[in-house]
Amino acid sequence: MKTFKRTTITSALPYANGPVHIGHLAGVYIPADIYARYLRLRGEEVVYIGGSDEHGVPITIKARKEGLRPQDIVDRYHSIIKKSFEDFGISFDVYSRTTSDTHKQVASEFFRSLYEKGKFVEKTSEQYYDAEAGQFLADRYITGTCPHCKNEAAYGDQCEQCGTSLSPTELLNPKSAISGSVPVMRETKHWYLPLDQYQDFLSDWILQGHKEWKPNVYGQCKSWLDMGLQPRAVSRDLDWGIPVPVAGVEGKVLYVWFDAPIGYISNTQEMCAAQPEKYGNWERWWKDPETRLLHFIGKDNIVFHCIVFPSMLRAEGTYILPENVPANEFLNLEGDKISTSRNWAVWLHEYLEDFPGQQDVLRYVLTANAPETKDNDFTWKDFQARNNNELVAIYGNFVNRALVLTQKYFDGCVPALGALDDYDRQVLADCASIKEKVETLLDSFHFRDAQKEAMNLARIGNKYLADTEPWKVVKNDLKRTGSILNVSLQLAANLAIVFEPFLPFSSEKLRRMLHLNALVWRDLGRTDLLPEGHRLAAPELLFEKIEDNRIEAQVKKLQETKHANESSEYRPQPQKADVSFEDFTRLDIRVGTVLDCRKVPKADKLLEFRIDDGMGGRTILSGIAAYYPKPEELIGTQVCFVANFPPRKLRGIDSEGMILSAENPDGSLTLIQPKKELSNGAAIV
RNA sequence: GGCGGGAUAGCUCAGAUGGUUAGAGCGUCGGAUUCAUAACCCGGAGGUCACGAGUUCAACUCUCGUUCCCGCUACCA
Repeated sequence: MKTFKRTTITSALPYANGPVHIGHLAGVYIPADIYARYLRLRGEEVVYIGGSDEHGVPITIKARKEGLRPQDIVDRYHSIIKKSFEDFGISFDVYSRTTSDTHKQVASEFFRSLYEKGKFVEKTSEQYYDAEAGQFLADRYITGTCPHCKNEAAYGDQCEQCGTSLSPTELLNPKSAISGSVPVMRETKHWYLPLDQYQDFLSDWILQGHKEWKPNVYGQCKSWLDMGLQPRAVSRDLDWGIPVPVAGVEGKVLYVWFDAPIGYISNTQEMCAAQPEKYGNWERWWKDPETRLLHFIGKDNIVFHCIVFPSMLRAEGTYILPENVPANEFLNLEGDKISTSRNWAVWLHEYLEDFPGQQDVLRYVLTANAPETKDNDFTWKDFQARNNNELVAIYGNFVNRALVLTQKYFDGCVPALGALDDYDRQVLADCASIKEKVETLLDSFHFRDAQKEAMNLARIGNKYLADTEPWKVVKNDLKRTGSILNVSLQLAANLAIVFEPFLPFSSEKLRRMLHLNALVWRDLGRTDLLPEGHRLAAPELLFEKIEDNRIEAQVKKLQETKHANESSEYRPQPQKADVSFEDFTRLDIRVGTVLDCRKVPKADKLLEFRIDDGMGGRTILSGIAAYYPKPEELIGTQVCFVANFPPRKLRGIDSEGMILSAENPDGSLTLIQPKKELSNGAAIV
């Protein structure tokens, strides 16, 4: 295995249009933080880079909605996010933002560099343009009717009602979200990064060179590479972002996915500029082949960090590439997908209001149940159980027992270590073996197992006390009692070290109780951390039990969110603009009987209907297969359809019309079916 | 439909390159104990490793097929 001199750790830049929640923490920031702390404890050269991602269209939309400037939005969330990370002890060496001056300069230079080397392809395409506002419209800035579910408030990139992704040209009745005017198509020029040119290089580098990457990461990369890569636009027509640094170009900015990962580099530069004596020249962290670059991300970011960003770095030519990209899966909350827009989340700043000073509890639980190999579920009941049964009952309890006994029998001073028996030696040796186990696991990014091993050391301590029974021995052998407690206290000191990367706040508290200064990883396994006669502080509880009522309150809070969501989803869509009666009469809507209905092969959503329309019959395709798993049961029933659409080919079949369905609050579709049997071909008027 | 990931004890999850009785924590049942936040400690029960074939002396582990979940992708007048 290749050895490195230093490590650059990055964790995905959180998008500054909302606060951060437990999913972010569990999947990205805690693992990265554990790793960074671990390397620092080992005395290795390491930096941990973070920052907010503040450009992009969603932020401009949110700003518009609230009547604020985009800068106001990112200022707000940047400070909330930054504070949450500080509160949870995420130990960034720098936490900056992509609206910083440094970043503007670095990102521009990066673009310029590729531009001058001829690494981009220029392409002209037609895009929607708002003549009234005098600007091109980002996909998100175009609203219109979703062609699938007819939701009137669909966006140009996606319909939030039915969840389908769209392209702006698919929208019916497109409207500019800025001025409300009808946009027109207009030519615009953009720069593209020709990913297809990096196909061979990437295949070789990842598929051949990095078979050790996690299966989910490797698999996803393979999937993309097998599909074949396409050029990707690196600029957009927008006024929020880094201006494209090309003479004569106006109204264009770097596309956010291009600008964001460069943020890792600019934040590193900012950090080095602020503390050159500590961090040195920034290029050591990004250009020295002896530096190991690691990206901690969630699974949604795999493509960017394994395909796109490496292509950018490669195109630039002077940068190192990531050595590994330990991407995690997603964390669910009480059985449902975490969702910012649906407020289905545990927000970090809210957690600390309800559980002040208990950030380590969340850190512990999220690591114990981290989505390392597949999506996992966070439940408050599990949270409570892990706290009460593990942190309190195993770790806290052992420490408390050792300290209280020492207080009681030796007035809070570390007693002498007498002659050791085999059991004592075994227990002390366990500290050393735990060290090795934890190292092996952390080195391979197995954080949950590593933490489990740390907890095992506390279990060993409890068992040691139960077996040696110092409270009995003290009655006739004070010296032996002292030895037992000495061993127990050394064990407690070791716990403070081994838990340091995982539970930094608790380790600090424990060190305070033991009157110990900061320790380093190398000390782990030592049995002389506390000298004889060393005075301990008065014992406190390391963790507190969490009672049922506090958990019930959290569950109730979530239930209320759920109810609020359900009732709000029932809000009918706003009424459409008036149409004339003549317009309506041009539509020919009819009733027909389903003669046959079957799934279209190789199409997930399509059902093929054969309809008796009283006029010789016709075939219509409809995208409702998901809601009618047994299409044959529709045979013999009647449906309504638009009869006078021109035929359209779908999946090689001519569809002669459109079958009418109504949309339910959850986005599912239900056929409109007459209650009373009607003549086939009957017109709906 | 294509591609990728997953399916292991009641629950949440581990199980490199195939090899003796498949693991952990929690929960449950029983025992022991009282220094400790009724905590700790010991023991038991509990799994046809999604399903069906195949390769092999041997498969949870490899191959093929099927079912279900997650993601990307195609399709959605």
